[in-house]
Amino acid sequence: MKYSGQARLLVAVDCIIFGFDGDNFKILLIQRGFAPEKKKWSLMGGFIQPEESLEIAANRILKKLTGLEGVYMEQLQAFSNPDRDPVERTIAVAYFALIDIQKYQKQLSTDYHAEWFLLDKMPKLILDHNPMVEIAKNRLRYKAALHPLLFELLPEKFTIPQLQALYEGLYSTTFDKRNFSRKLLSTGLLIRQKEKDKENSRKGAFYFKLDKLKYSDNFDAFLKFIPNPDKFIS
Amino acid sequence: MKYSGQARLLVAVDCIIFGFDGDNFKILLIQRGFAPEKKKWSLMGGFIQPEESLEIAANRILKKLTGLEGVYMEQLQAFSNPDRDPVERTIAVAYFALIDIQKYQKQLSTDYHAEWFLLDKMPKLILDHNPMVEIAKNRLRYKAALHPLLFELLPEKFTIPQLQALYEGLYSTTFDKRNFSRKLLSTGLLIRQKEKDKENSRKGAFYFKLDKLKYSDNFDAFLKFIPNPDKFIS
DNA sequence: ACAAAAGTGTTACACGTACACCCATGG
DNA sequence: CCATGGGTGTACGTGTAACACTTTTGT
Repeated sequence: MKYSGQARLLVAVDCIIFGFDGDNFKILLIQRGFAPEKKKWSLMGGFIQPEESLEIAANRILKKLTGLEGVYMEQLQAFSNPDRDPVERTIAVAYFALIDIQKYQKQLSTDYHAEWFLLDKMPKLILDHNPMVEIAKNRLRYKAALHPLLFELLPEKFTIPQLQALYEGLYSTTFDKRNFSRKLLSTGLLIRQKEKDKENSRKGAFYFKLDKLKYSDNFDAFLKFIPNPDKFIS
Repeated sequence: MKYSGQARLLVAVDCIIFGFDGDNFKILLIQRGFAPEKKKWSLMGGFIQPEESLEIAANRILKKLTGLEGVYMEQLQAFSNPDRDPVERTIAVAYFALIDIQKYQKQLSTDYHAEWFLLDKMPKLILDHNPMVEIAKNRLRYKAALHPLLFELLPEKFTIPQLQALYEGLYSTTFDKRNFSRKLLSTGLLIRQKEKDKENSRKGAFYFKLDKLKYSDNFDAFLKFIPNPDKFIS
């Protein structure tokens, strides 16, 4: 049995892949190898298959591009302007993913001509992909102000100064390092390791690991993390 | 030109309609008049038409059921489990709307056998509509803790005790009325009127109106409104 | 010994919360 | 005159933000 007399549409999934390389916030884009808009920059996307959920399709697409599985991913929203794709009416559901760039497993610029771009130096993208990224950036700022989310972008061991650089990158601002580290340590989510990172300073900075158990417990108890979050969220 | 070799799917829009009648938080449901699941309670929904965006479809559906236009409405998320509709594979995009029940213009139980239910005394719904409502409730709690959103559920003129009842209904808790009114008035969003509501008490409670200009300016500057929001958000 | 980044402590202020009494009115 | 709900003020504790100096170590 089927529903009769109703239109059936293409449904695409587009992935907004955020990454952090230790210094900068970045986004992974591909260069389309086929018409229309060949050679133009784009989000990685694809059509949903008949037996897939959107989540599964998004993970399939992410894996195809990065080789990674088990990555933090969240549904952003559906984009449905009837004219958004000139070829054929398509509804796009956007997902955003957070990955540690060190873990990125494929070579850049091979299969899909993929490239990491600084978040604030992005090229023009096809279709409505630019507004998608803007909305995703905003959602990430919103959410990271309230939840301990950005750890997803860091390697297992990281230092407080790295973490601070990450937050400062996302919000394009600077934080007082004393207040920053006190607030973070007061969450009890970080476990100090014995080793130090000696790469980035002479004195060396202690590595920390995330207390995974407390992390999942406290995911929603992290509000008020960014001072004056309203300054940053639109 | 078309994309070839890709599956086309049905896309439905389902509306979660929240309302407040002055005392209680409610949700508007309909009783399906057709098979499958005839007579069972359901969200109001419909299929997207070829020339519509999802937003427009959601507004069309809302108007058909309530007679209302220009209502606060927000995309919740897409639901895409391949088995979610046994008749045919359908992706549903859920929207939630906030309306003042006094403004509801249609008669109950006519065209669609619609009925208002207390939010915590909802019947079992068809398909995956129950989890949709749960997710919507949660999103509303989250968002209302951070933004001055619940005014959408009130008439133009309202009293502080009404407003407090509304918040207490959503969070299933009670607030100290002194702290509540001080915090609200300190936002500067409320303009006190000269008249009082004499219906609900002998002394009468002053009516307030929303300062619409400041409201839109401050929509994102309302964080930290609920004490310990993390207690309420999951 | 010097440069460069890591790490730590104190103080002032704002905000949040708990709490108790008076006011206005209709019956 | 009294019961009912509306409205206000204060004191205390917590959390946030601003701020400067010492430590470590490689060169």
